[in-house]
Amino acid sequence: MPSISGKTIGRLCVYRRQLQRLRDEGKSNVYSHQLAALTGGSAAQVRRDLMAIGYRGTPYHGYRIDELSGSIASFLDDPDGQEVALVGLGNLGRAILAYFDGWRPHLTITAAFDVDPGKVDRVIHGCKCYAIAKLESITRRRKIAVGVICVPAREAQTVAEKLAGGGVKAIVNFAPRRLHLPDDIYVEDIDVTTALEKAAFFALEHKRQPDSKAK
Amino acid sequence: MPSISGKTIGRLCVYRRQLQRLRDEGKSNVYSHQLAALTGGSAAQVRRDLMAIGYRGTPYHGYRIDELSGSIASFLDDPDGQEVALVGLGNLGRAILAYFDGWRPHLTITAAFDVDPGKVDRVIHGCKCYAIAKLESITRRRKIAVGVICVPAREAQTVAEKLAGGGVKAIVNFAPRRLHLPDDIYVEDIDVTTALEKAAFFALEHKRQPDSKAK
DNA sequence: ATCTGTGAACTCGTTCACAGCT
DNA sequence: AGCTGTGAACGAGTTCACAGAT
Repeated sequence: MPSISGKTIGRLCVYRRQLQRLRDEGKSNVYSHQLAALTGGSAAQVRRDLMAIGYRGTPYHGYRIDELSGSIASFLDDPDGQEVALVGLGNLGRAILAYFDGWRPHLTITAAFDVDPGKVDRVIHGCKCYAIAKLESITRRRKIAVGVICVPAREAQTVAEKLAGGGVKAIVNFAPRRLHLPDDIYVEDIDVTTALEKAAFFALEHKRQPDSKAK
Repeated sequence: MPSISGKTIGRLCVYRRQLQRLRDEGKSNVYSHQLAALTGGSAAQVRRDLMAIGYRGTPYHGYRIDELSGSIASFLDDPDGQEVALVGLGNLGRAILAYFDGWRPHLTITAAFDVDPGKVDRVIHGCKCYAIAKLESITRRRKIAVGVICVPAREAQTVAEKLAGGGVKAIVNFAPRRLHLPDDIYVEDIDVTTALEKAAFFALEHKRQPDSKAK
């Protein structure tokens, strides 16, 4: 296990989701090229990624879906389960909460935080909401290691520091700001605005030169 | 302009946002290393990216913020403005709608679509909602080239095909499914689930080996 | 015949390092 | 002195292509 790349981790998550789907369809084994088609990669890529976690398929029969799922799970998941803290219950924060409500048991948003006194102490989409002042103490006491930031850009840095102060080790950041944190803390940025602007740019390219078959 | 990479496009969007912020603070020029610190890249990277769009700074004084903003804008934006169609008005779709309501004039979500008759023909977060049956005809008539997919995974492929059928050239896809489309259509995936699982994995790594200063 | 595992080649993106400008 | 512009070196990640397995 010579330190696997973040890109591979991301793809493993995607593979796993597709595997569960295949299993629901009653399939029991799968070839690398099938998994590739399902996830938008190449067959060689899939094989390399699976090699990285040490799971070996069998020639001619490919990979056993249940075994592979299990291998990925034991590689990615904490057997004790993991709790997640979400900060910022605006439209986006509540949508995320609803999205993950009743999610897999091993990864659950179990604490939400907001400044709005109208939200504090209520239960929203199955998740108890606390005052932001309690962020550090609660994450620390419950050993929460994963945080999600859904606050406005202005407050993102402050919140990030509080999360770090509470012992959180990885953050999903929806705010359009680069977070400045100790570099042993992992940050995954989700920048919706940039995604939309990028898409708009490529649509515009199309209009500018109506030829071209390139992607 | 030998076809600029998608990564550079993404960073240009980020630079622009930071430039606007600097301008609001009354600054008039900026150095590559400052922009780098603000956006989490390296100074050399910033210079390369700006080189790509042909804007040239001046040694010792760096880049003029207003000029550079203008250069990026004329590179990225359609002077006629661009309309965006959003499909799927669940929690996430509505949150996105709210998020972009009153956004920059040149890039606006002007049509939303859902199957739910209770939402059709209403105005939600400043955006008129139509039945999905009208998706193709409306996008085609209004020459909408950018779409956002916020429907459940099961329906994502069908919706994507309808968007493509209506002449949409670029799609932001929030559904956890790989879309299968003609490859002249640009797809930007935003996979919230994978992002959270990735973060959880890196938090877990931390717990597994409490040493290590690597990012 | 058709798959996997993997060294080797390659591609793309990033960083280095330095010439040139002010 | 302190910046930008850029050829050149570098590196991570991806694909090629084929040996080995069934």
